[in-house]
Amino acid sequence: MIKKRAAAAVRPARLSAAQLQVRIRLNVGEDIALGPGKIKLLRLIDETGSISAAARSAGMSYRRAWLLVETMNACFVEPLVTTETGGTRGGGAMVTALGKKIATLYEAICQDADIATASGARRLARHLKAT
Amino acid sequence: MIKKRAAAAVRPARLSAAQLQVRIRLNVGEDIALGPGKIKLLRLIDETGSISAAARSAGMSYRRAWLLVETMNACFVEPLVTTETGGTRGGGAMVTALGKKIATLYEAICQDADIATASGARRLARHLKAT
DNA sequence: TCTCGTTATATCCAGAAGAATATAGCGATT
DNA sequence: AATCGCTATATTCTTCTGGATATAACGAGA
Repeated sequence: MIKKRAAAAVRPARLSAAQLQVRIRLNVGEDIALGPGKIKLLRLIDETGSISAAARSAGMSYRRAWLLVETMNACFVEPLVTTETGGTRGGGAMVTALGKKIATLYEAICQDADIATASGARRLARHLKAT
Repeated sequence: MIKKRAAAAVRPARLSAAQLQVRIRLNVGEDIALGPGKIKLLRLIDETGSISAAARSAGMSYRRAWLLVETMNACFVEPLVTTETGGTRGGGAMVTALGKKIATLYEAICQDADIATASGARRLARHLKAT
């Protein structure tokens, strides 16, 4: 225990700037079925009920958001996002039950990965230049 | 046990094409201190003893390889790769002790992440379209 | 029927990333 | 001194990704 305290006292001050990112992507053939960006978009679509609002909120173009949705839907057995055009509010988008399930599962995997890599990350960061 | 066998019999045939990649990157401020590409390059430099040979082997331009080495070296307290110019064989590059340590540590982290995400990955892949 | 905001889609343009190319410097060996 | 293969670095060119823009379709409600 004393040893541990000593080690803690020695560790460099700034680790916040250096960040170990664990990015998880699910590749299907050529294209990326899932990745951090797509999951974030999925969440935003779920919150806002529209692709365009989600795009705005995420700071990306509608075109890009729509493309992400398209490839996501194409990769899974059922769409993760369904859309409607027209109507009072012009239409909208909905995250399907599968979509929510996938997003939750993805985030759980990320958390598992984070936990599994935490100690290694700390050991890595120790050798970084203090910037 | 019988349940497990039944489940195994039901699972879709092709999971090989779909691949869950766990990419781990170490960010330092603006630039990426470590990532899959840099580690691969590090290994190749260690094998070949030269940046240019490693670049050829990795199918990248010398320029790109050199840039990767430069940012790697800039991010750590000591260089991961040292170089020499001139001499009989024109010069060369060496992976330092720290470099090897970092590479090994990185790969261990990747392995940890792979193990931690394996079961989740299988559950995710179950919902992918059979391509 | 007119309006509205959204999806859907094509087209064009700019910026960035990387490849290709060129050139200089280096130093042990010949 | 001449050579050789590598590091080091600048410059140009190409390619590609994504942004901006434009337009059509849609359908509920005013």
